[in-house]
Amino acid sequence: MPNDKPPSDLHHHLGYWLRAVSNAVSQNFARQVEKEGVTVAEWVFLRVLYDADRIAPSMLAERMGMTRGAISKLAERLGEKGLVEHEANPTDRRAQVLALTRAGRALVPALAAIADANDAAFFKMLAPDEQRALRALLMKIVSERKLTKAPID
Amino acid sequence: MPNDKPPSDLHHHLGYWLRAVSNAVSQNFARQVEKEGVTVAEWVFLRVLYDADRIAPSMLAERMGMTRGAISKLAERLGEKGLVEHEANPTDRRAQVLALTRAGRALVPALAAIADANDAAFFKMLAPDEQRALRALLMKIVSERKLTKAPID
DNA sequence: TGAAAATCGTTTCCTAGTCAACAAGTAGCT
DNA sequence: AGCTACTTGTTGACTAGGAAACGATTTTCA
Repeated sequence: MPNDKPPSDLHHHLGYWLRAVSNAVSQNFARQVEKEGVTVAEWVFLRVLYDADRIAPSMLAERMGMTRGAISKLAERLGEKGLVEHEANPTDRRAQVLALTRAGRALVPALAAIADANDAAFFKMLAPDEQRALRALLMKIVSERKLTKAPID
Repeated sequence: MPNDKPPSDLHHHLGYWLRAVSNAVSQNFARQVEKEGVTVAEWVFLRVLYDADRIAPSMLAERMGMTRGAISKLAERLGEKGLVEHEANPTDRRAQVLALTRAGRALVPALAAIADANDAAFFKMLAPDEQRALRALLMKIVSERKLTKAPID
């Protein structure tokens, strides 16, 4: 016989398209929040902290799906920007407690508005029922795979 | 009035779930191809080159949605692994031509098989019609947004 | 033809993350 | 109590990629 069948094409994979769209939306969002002087990771950090009020870095790492090392550096950057502050944990002298500063807390709603606008603009070519369908499919994967990166209510 | 409405939740955004799932599938795939000694970007590089046969780095950069600088470094890494080779372009002495070595060409089908298996395994909780629906939604976004990262036939 | 502009690939510097080693501290066992 | 295990956050080494500057070319066009 002449040859094996050709290797499957890149864009036959769902993961390929997922990555393409995901990268595009993240890049888009990154450009938007950059105007407020924060990165996407920093936005997630601030938003989680906004709800948590006071939280240990290790817990935050788990919720964000990042390593403790990364959280440590993120927290330092946000500290320099005056958005986040460390406190010592009185009952466990290894531990730290992170909390938003007043400025950090004030910034979150503005960033949330940007996130809302970005999401709406990016997916506006999908009809409402298509958006619901996409969300349902993604969440089905998330729950099945137990991707418990962030609080899922 | 007491207070503004609370900022919208992270997971109210489609982009958030997209990123979560996309990261998970890419990480999964990265672990798989790591066994063959290549990264995800290297796989895409090799796969595009497999079809293109001979291609300029700048063209590859455009197709992969990466900068020329990144392609330059990728090509060097793959060269050291003996999978890719440079040639000078005889008609334009600035330009280069990239091509797979025999070993590089031989590796692609194995990587494609891994990609197939990974994709199938990752999305197996979705019924065939759900997979088609997801693909259709993603491609609708891609075509509407003109995300022409890779050849879309 | 010859000067200016554009293009090509590379390189340098920077950012953001992982991983693994680490010191400091706590918890568990006996 | 005291020794061992683990945990906590930080750090250093490393990786991958983007942005911009670069030298070497080629193209454009007056």
